[in-house]
Amino acid sequence: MAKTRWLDEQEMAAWIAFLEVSHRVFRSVEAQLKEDEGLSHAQYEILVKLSAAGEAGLRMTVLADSLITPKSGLTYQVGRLEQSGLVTRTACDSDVRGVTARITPRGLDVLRAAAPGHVARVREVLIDLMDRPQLLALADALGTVNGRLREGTGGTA
Amino acid sequence: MAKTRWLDEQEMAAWIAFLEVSHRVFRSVEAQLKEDEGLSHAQYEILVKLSAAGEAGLRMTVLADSLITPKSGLTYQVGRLEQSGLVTRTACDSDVRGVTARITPRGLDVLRAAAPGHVARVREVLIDLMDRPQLLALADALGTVNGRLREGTGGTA
DNA sequence: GTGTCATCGTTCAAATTCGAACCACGTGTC
DNA sequence: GACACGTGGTTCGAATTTGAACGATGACAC
Repeated sequence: MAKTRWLDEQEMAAWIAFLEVSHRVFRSVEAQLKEDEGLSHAQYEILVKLSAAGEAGLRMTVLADSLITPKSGLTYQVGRLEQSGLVTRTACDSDVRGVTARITPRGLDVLRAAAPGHVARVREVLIDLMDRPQLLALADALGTVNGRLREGTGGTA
Repeated sequence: MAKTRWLDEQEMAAWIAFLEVSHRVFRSVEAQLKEDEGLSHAQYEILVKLSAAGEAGLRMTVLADSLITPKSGLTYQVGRLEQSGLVTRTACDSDVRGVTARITPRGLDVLRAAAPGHVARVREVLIDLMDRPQLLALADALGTVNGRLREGTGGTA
């Protein structure tokens, strides 16, 4: 292994800030959803993706990839949402192995009810704490990072 | 509740990017530490904080606050590290209830051994994916957010 | 068609996470 | 000192998370 390139002061500042903000934001968002709506953030994200997918629904693998979560965890959470009647699971037409998840009308209701409180919290702990230039800069920087991470999917290992 | 202020396109872009990057980065960092060093990121962070605290060590509560993690989880992880001989726990002098955690020489060794691989991964999935202006902008924006979150500790709820 | 290999989603066991309840102890008041 | 009240850490149980193993297909070559 080559000699370690340690983080300089600015890089360290970026990493630390990223770490701390992430912890704070997710803890806060998680708490809000749980207390007010009885949903975990993971479940909320699933509902959002399925809502965006509409009637067609989404294959489990596609959903897992787009949520950047292990498949086994997704199986668990979707099962949970299915029990609650917010989501359905049906065999895929084109591939017997495949399973398509769809949001139910009740799932849509729950999502619509949860959205305002969730958005408000996201504003409180992140969005509204920056001015517009900072917001744009953040979106730009993380957008770049995200794009490169997508390219090299798995290339990181 | 006032009418919901939904996120506009730019705000949404920032939030989505933040979400996705966070998931990818933490998953990758977690995997690297686990595979290469047998440590969770939580444990690594504890060792870093204790290492910075030196001989004096840190009180559990202080540590929990600085790691932005629930106390019960910290108790668990510190217990785990103590079993592995990387950390010690001793009663606090000034307060019998208090517990001071300290890193052991072996803990320092483990940390020093783990650091290069960890830093390399952090570079791969975040730091090195931005140019310098983006890095600075990220540090600025998240630094601002972090400062405001610290002020209003708990004020979010 | 038959064999081989990747893919799909689930299942499994083990580890971790969380908040709430809890006990022991400081802190301040009278 | 006795009291009420806040704090420090741990314990507890329930829910969740993870990668690895698994069974059942697809896909593709021969």
